[in-house]
Amino acid sequence: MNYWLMKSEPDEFGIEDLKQRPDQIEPWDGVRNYQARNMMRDQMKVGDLAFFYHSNTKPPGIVGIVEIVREGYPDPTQFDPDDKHYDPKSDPEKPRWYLVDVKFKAILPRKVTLHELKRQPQLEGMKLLARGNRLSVMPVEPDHWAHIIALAEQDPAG
DNA sequence: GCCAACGTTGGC
DNA sequence: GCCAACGTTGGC
Repeated sequence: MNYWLMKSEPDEFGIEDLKQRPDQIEPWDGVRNYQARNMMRDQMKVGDLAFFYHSNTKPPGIVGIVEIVREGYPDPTQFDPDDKHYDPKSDPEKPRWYLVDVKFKAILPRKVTLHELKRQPQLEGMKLLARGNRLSVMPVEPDHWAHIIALAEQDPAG
């Protein structure tokens, strides 16, 4: 089983929005980056867990955990001319963009901020912290995952 | 196939 | 709101 990190702007769709969905499931649509697409299409499996990361907010950080409940399938928004993620170049016979469905698992006891993550020597090499990283979906190493879970359960000062 | 222009991401 | 980083587009 694999671990992931998925970014979302809470003004658009935050962990609270997911929690309030009737079935607590949401298609992770709108991703228009080939690397992220490849991971959702080819690598994410049912039962994998992902951190829910709030970007473009103050402060940015990891706020919760979701579970992959449906594996890669074509993102329907690419074919909807009224959707802001519409892609007129995508051929329905050979869809360009894929997504997964995620389900709410937990809100962490506290937000683990980006600032705090950067101060952790144990997290050296984490993709999220790489210079210039802009991926909205990325893998997380199991030991990094465990360290972040432990951080969330302890006092921010500690 | 190169690369300048342009658009987007996302922290600050 | 700024801007660095980086992906995509399109002319040549």
